[in-house]
Amino acid sequence: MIAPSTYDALRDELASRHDELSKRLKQIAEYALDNPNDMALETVSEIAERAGVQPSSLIRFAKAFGYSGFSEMQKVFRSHLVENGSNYKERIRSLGRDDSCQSNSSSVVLDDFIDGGIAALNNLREVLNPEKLEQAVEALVDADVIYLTAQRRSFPIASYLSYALAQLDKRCVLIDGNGGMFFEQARSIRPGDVLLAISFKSYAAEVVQLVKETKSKDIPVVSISDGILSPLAQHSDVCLEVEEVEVHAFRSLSASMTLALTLVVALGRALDQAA
Amino acid sequence: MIAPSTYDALRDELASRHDELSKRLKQIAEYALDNPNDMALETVSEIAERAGVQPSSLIRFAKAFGYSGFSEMQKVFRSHLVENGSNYKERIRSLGRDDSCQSNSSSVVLDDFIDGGIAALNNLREVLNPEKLEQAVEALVDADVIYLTAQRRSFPIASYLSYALAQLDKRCVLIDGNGGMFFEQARSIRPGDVLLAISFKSYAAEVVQLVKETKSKDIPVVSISDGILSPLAQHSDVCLEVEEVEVHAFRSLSASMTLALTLVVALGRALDQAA
DNA sequence: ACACAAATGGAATATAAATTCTATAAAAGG
DNA sequence: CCTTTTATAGAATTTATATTCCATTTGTGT
Repeated sequence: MIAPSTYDALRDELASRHDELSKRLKQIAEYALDNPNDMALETVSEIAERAGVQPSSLIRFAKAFGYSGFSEMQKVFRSHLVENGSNYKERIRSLGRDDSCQSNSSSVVLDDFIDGGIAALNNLREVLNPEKLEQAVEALVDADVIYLTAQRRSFPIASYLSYALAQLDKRCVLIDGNGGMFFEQARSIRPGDVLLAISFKSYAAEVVQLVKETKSKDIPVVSISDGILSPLAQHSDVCLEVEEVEVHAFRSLSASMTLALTLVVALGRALDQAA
Repeated sequence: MIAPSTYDALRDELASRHDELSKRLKQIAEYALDNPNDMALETVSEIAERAGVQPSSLIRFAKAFGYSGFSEMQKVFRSHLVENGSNYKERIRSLGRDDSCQSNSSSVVLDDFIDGGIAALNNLREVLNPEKLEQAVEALVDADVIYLTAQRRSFPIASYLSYALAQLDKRCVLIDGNGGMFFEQARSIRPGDVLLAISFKSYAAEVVQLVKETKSKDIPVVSISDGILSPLAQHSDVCLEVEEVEVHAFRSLSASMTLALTLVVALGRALDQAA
């Protein structure tokens, strides 16, 4: 039995042998994969307690993977802690330095998007008006059926909403334009329903038109869009504004997705209270 | 005398009091600033030897800065090692916990999701292996057609990928199970193509099955999932791991979406270079 | 349902590490 | 140059931690 000497090798071993492990050992393997930092820094008894096992199990665990004892295995986790940290710092350094175009490594791209996503989320916190959110929830609580519509880049948000609303046992119809039947799908909307439309510039023509038509029938429209000047905002009862950050010519969806999620959870609570 | 409780505070203290220190303590201060990792991970006697001093000097050193002993000072160095954003687990735990119902205002819900989303993004930065990202990009660059598959909560990610890949003029097929034709849609996949599968626990059975089948045909599989123990990871050539935060019983998609976006942009660059 | 093997919990033990103590050495002050 | 104070080295001690061992439980095959 030869013990893995690198963190990655150990992870692979943990995964590939996971099935053949006994109950406790499985439990430890899962804890180790979830909390590598604990494995690196904490003492045997502390880890044992957190993972809900006996200290001796940790030693048996280490031995099952070929180490002479827990301490030897811990070294592997520790080495990773050091390597990883320096990687990260180097990336940060290179990010600040050469913002020209040398940074073509994908991991630098990742850093950019992560920073962008964080910025977008912070921005969301600042600009979103809590009253509007409440208004949107109120409108949706009373809806008989929620009609969802979005196209292109925004479509995944509507798609997610359709999944999440179903979880809440809230009836909804996703107008996805499948089979070229965008307006046909929307035709069954009627008083008592609510349209929830999502679109960002450049605004999908079908969505804008549907919003206008629905509004003119006096059916409530809630929208998620990118500012008060959006054609959706003009014709909606409530418009929740999100500003997504653009990085490398692609726009993130973090903020919009988070808003969608919030809307769903807030709606879920409101529904619970109503019942 | 009050002991610095953060790494940065300690560094400042070491620097500012450097002049007034005795010979040995100076020596140790310099070693500590040069080798913070050693200070965090090694034992007193090991550090003593490397720094060329006596073990007892290290204890005096720690006490000179207000700590009860060396171990207490070491905690500060250790926390720095981990603190690259990973109070993650704890922050998330605290978010999930206060479902007491006190926080019934929607804006509190929003704040929780924003915090959760930010934490998930920071975590993504730490745990994503850059090499795996490169591998994934390489596999996708060479693909004739990219087949995308995901179900339920993950579906919006595949949906977004299908939109974004089309923008890159990369051919792709979205296996969405529309019309109950999940496996029928997948039938046309063949050597030269690549399957990109996305699923989180509890893993959609169809997606898992499709991944297995595809792999057994020797067609490359790239997956996005939630850890090395995922059935997707087991049967993929490359698995990109994302840990999503669960707040209020709903899981955010910020990190997964950001990863998807990164993959697309990195792929776009790779395609440009190839041409 | 029984016997056998494997796994587990928890106390007991061994090991290693941190800390204290004291004799000695270096520095400071007169 | 001697005395007093402070710092240091190294051994001794204490404390913390890892590891072993064995009785008990859990699982498995007949």
